[in-house]
Amino acid sequence: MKDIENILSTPRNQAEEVRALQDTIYVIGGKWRLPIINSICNGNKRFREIERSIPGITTRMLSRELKEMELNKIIKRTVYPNSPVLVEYESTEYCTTFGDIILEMIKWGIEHRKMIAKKY
Amino acid sequence: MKDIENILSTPRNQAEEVRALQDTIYVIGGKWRLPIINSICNGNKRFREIERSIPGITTRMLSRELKEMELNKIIKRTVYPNSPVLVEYESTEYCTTFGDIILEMIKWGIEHRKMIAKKY
DNA sequence: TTCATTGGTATACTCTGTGATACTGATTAC
DNA sequence: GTAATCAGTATCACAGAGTATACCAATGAA
Repeated sequence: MKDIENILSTPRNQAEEVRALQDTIYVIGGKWRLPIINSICNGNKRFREIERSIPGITTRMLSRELKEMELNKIIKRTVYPNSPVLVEYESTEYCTTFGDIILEMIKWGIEHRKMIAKKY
Repeated sequence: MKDIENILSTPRNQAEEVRALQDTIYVIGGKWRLPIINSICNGNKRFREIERSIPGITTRMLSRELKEMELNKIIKRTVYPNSPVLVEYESTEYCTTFGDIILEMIKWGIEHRKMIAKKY
């Protein structure tokens, strides 16, 4: 039972919204992308440094995600061929576009924890 | 090689941020939570209505997620025992706290699509 | 009469994201 | 001489997220 307004205006925007939402989820999906982006944006450059900054992540997952994010130009990887080799990860402009999402998610997480703490 | 500032100030906030971020990811993880929340917040109340509003979702996934989200008080489920039975899903206050996150993700998705479109 | 709709459940399957553990070769610290 | 650090790679294995398909009983529409 859809009326005309419904058909002409609302659904179109809704459809676009879901699509956009699903696109975003696809790009930043998984447990690790956003924490890694956040870590690098916070100035962590070295592999082990990033690893230590994210509780629970394994070497393997970090390695995999970094590789894919480099391919997708989300981050930049630079090798300085000293010995021992020095590797640095940096955020790109593209990377910074996730800033607002991450910020909102951090805000939510902090509020959520406060709520839980208050309850018990 | 950590200096004193590093140990005393920055890492503490960073640690809280990652934790908050990871908490949030845990709660809204997966492909379907946010699209479902968004759909319900947009006024979709009936099961099939929600199902149709989210491209790609299956009956089973929707059913599972709705059940769990009801347990977690993210949504409210009401049964009107007419015949045939009528079921309605509604957002709760808790549900609306995800609003800003969803908004930012929609914004990102739309921008992203524009970028891609421009490129090719 | 037949079909579609509603709100799901049942069953069986895939698959991949994630985890655990171990290892590398070079270098520096103790 | 031993341990630790660096930046990863290699294997193996698993749970559970997600997919596909069919089905139910009741109702209303064509």
